[in-house]
Amino acid sequence: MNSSEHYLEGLNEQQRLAVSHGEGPVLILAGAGSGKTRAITRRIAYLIDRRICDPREILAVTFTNKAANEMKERLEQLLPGLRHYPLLCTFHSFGVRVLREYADKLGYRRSFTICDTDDQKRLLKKVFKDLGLDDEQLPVEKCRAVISRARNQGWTPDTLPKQIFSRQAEDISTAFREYLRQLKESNCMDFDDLILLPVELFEKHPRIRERYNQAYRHILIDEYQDTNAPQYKLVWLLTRIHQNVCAVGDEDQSIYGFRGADINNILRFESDFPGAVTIKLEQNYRSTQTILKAATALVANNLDRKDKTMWTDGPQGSPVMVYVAYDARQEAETVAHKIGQYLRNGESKLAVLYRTNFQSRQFEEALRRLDIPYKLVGGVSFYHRREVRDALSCLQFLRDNANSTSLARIINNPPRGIGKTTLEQVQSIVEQRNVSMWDAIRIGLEEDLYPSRAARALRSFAESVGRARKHLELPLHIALERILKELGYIQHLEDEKTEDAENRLLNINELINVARDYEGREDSMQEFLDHASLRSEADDIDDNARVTLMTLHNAKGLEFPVVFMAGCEEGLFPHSRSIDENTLEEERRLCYVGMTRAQKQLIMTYSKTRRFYGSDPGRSNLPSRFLAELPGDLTETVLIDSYGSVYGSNRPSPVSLGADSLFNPKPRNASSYKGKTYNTVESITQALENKRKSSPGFKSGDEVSHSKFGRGQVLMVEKAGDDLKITVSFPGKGMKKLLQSYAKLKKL
DNA sequence: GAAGTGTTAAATCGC
DNA sequence: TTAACACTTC
Repeated sequence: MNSSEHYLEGLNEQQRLAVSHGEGPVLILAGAGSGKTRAITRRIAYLIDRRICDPREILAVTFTNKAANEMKERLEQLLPGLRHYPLLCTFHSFGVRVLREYADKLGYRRSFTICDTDDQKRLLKKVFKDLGLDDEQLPVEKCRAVISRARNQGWTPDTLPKQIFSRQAEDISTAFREYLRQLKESNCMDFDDLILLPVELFEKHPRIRERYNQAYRHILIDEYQDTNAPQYKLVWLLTRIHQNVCAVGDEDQSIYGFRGADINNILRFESDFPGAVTIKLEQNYRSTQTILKAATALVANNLDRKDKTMWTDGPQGSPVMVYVAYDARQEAETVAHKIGQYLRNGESKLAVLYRTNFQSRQFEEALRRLDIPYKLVGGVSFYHRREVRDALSCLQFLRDNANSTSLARIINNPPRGIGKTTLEQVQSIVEQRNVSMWDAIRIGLEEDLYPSRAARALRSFAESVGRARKHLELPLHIALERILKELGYIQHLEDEKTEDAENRLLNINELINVARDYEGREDSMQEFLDHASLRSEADDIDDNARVTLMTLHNAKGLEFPVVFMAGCEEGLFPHSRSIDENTLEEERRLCYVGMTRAQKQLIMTYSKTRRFYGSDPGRSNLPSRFLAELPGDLTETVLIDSYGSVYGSNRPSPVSLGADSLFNPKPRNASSYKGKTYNTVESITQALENKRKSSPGFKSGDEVSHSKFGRGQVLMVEKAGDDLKITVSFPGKGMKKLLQSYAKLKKL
């Protein structure tokens, strides 16, 4: 092969060491912007080019499939004409790969379906129903999170109650057990299974483990700081006959603790893999000195970290800007306006980063008003849309009839006369005979167990399924289209003739287009479905977009000349739940990650008030403590001019340093009444008058009785548009807001 | 059983 | 604010 070793070109001494280290465990502690992904890619090139191993003996685990694809492209450039490639994928994809081969050893069929979080919730909801659990006392989402966390800790339904101290421990444990049972029964695996089951497989079947040990003689793991306990265990099992493991990570960038990532995996690498060589990459090639210093000063407030000093010999750069806006809308307007300026000045790439997805809307609207094209990452993604999931469920059910979850989703969608009563009858056969839902339908039809009308509907559906199944042999995209036609899904959408239905049809077409790309693969449908399930939001990142909107988490590993970090407010960032849960250090690392995405200019914004759920009065908040942790000489604070001055103008972004607007959350001349803001005394009088007029029947303090919730007490009566909103507290049921509910509400 | 209407809950981050 | 669900009516 070529001996020019150009994969060593342009590297500094430390990087060169990391790339050309031979066999044995290596830990590369690589700070932000130090070129760690570049180092790992070049190391792979080195291993191949020096014939230290065959390309096919290398397993490189990346954080997203997109990162894996990019790594493959880089390898193609570094080693042109390479005949074989390493296995480059995520932990989850690797798990699927193993399980598609060996699932039968664990009592699954190899055609198993991957359940995402939505599917999990749906299944858990059903479990609650079956067990008679009340989701008012135990929210399904909370239960799901607890179960997932428990599994990653290695707890079982039996040991769980001993581990957590909660009144609901028993209920959670029961739901946990039933959830696992039903999941496996429908031959489904959730995301946790994709890691836990390979671990179980390797532990129960040493021969299989050995096979993998021999097959992958070099293992490289990027973003090691974000691996969790089962993933660590998987790595451990994969390295039992050799210790050729190269972990690359940065403990300051560990931001996935909430899904079990354990920062200790990286902190104790050296003791886990004796003889490990540690190489630090401390030179930053990305950001200006100012940005790097500010970010470093921030993260230095964390106690739980290794000592690592990042430095750069890049330019000084301009100060970190801090914009203070009056409300979220103004914050977004200002950011959009600034983005417009940067674009006009020829800036190539900008990003707006925020803590939570719901913040994106304001920025979308503001950018649209200025006709600035942008790319949104995450949110309600294509693969989570209802019609796309319906279509995928059709495929999943047709290829595996035992998949009752998918069947339940499509059986009466489009409506085909199989309603609640009929489904209850099916369900009772499921329980009596202990068979799958599909079998229950067939058995019931054969033995004439259904009333004639239900039987007719079920038979027609079953026949339709039989015909649809024949299409499975066709090329994937044709199969998909014919199946959806056969099951009446497309016809149903066409009949609706609404704009919404048209959009859904377009999405179906788009899905068919995606399917076309999978044509000709060995098991194209399987790969297509796996792709849909394992796709990550970060995969949607479009490198060509000039303006990108995304969460801080999705920004991991990326860089932009100009970065806006929005919503730097106490309660939002750091998030209130993080403050409660004592995971403040992780929030600070997230802030560090966000700041170090910026190459030339970093702008952090903060809004003094913010609304939640639309109509609630804007809550005023304090600036994020992270802003206070930035060295004052590196930042410059800008207060946005009085409300309204930015709108519709092409003037440069307003800059005015009037302190009064900082701590006065209301526009001038405004007064407030019951948390609502009114601009004049007259409007308050009017509001009070309206209230008096419109609440003839009820006033606060009244004892009332509601047809559904029983006895209660009126807390507040207010006008909502033309209606009345009555807030009543019901003992044991909490507070209810009732709109137009007089008929159900009686004065006592 | 389906279509239409009313009510409520919701939103941290994500494979 | 919106989307899911629950309930009502035909």
